[in-house]
Amino acid sequence: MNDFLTEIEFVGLTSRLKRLSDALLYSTKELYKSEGLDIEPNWNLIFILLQENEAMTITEISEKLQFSHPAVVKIINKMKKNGHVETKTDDQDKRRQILTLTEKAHRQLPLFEKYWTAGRQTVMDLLEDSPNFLEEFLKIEEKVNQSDYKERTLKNLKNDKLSN
Amino acid sequence: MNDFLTEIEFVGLTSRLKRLSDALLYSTKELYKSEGLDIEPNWNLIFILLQENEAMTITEISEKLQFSHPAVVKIINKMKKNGHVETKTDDQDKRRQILTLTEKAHRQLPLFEKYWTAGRQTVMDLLEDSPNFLEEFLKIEEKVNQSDYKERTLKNLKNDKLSN
DNA sequence: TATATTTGTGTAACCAGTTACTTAACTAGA
DNA sequence: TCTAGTTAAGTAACTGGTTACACAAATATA
Repeated sequence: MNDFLTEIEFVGLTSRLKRLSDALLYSTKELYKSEGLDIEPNWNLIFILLQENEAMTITEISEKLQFSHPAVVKIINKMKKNGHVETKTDDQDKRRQILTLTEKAHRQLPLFEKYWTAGRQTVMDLLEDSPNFLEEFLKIEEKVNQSDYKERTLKNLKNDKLSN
Repeated sequence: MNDFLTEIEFVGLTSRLKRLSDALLYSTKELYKSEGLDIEPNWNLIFILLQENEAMTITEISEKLQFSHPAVVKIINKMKKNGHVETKTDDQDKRRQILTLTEKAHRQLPLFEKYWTAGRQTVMDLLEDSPNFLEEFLKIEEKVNQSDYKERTLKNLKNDKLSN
């Protein structure tokens, strides 16, 4: 290996996370495009949620995914435009938009599932030689949730100062 | 833990990578902003490279970081605007822009280093309970470099078909 | 019951990357 | 030596996220 970001160890890790996640994202988009599938990365998450729950709101989905709500709005708008999701205003609470999968979505699901299953297999293959990865990645997420990068770094900074 | 992306295991991993890398990125930006530091995430990488090598070009940096060259152009333009990097055209090859750190950059470096060192410590803290993480993450990167997500998934798709 | 607060959604502006294209300068080959 | 191909840098348009703000509807409170 001769990768600078790897060489600088801890300093390069955040950029490597971004680099890998981008690589996976763009490769997924290319896959869908080359296969003529009219879907995008992350739509599988919405499909799974709306199959499990039948009907959900923007806020419910954004809480489930731990994405900001504007992110979910954007995804849903695209899916609506593509005819995979439809919305109706809640009768009880007119602020809430009830999201459901369309008939077209249900019809195309079996095809999409084939690609998503193969993609899931790809992730399993990638993790094959990394048996502790999922577990250890989760630990990092939990730590960041408990106290984020900024907080931790400010604390480290203060400790450095004290020990001088 | 009660995170949907974690619950769906392999399917949620790419989104979790993006989510974590975004969280670190935005937290880093906030840190710099709240501390009144006029720098941005990733600039430390350029600082390190230009200290090691004195003078480099856009292409050399993008190869080192394994970023696309437009990404590096953008970073460098900001650093030039901020007075941390200056460019001059190479005498031998007038296409090449020779990048160097400015006097201002060298002057501010000791201050920046304090924050970067504390940030490096933060990453070490985050990895504390994940002793295999760096090693196993590298394996994943290598696999993706060797054959990307699209290629692997298409292959899995074909194999699925054959075994039916 | 009127008013203050909270909640759900939408929009704007931004961010750090990407790919695709352009242009100028260098290099190699007939 | 001219011409064709390659390389370095820059630009445009896009992507999937973010924060900050706006507004209407629901809820809680005085």
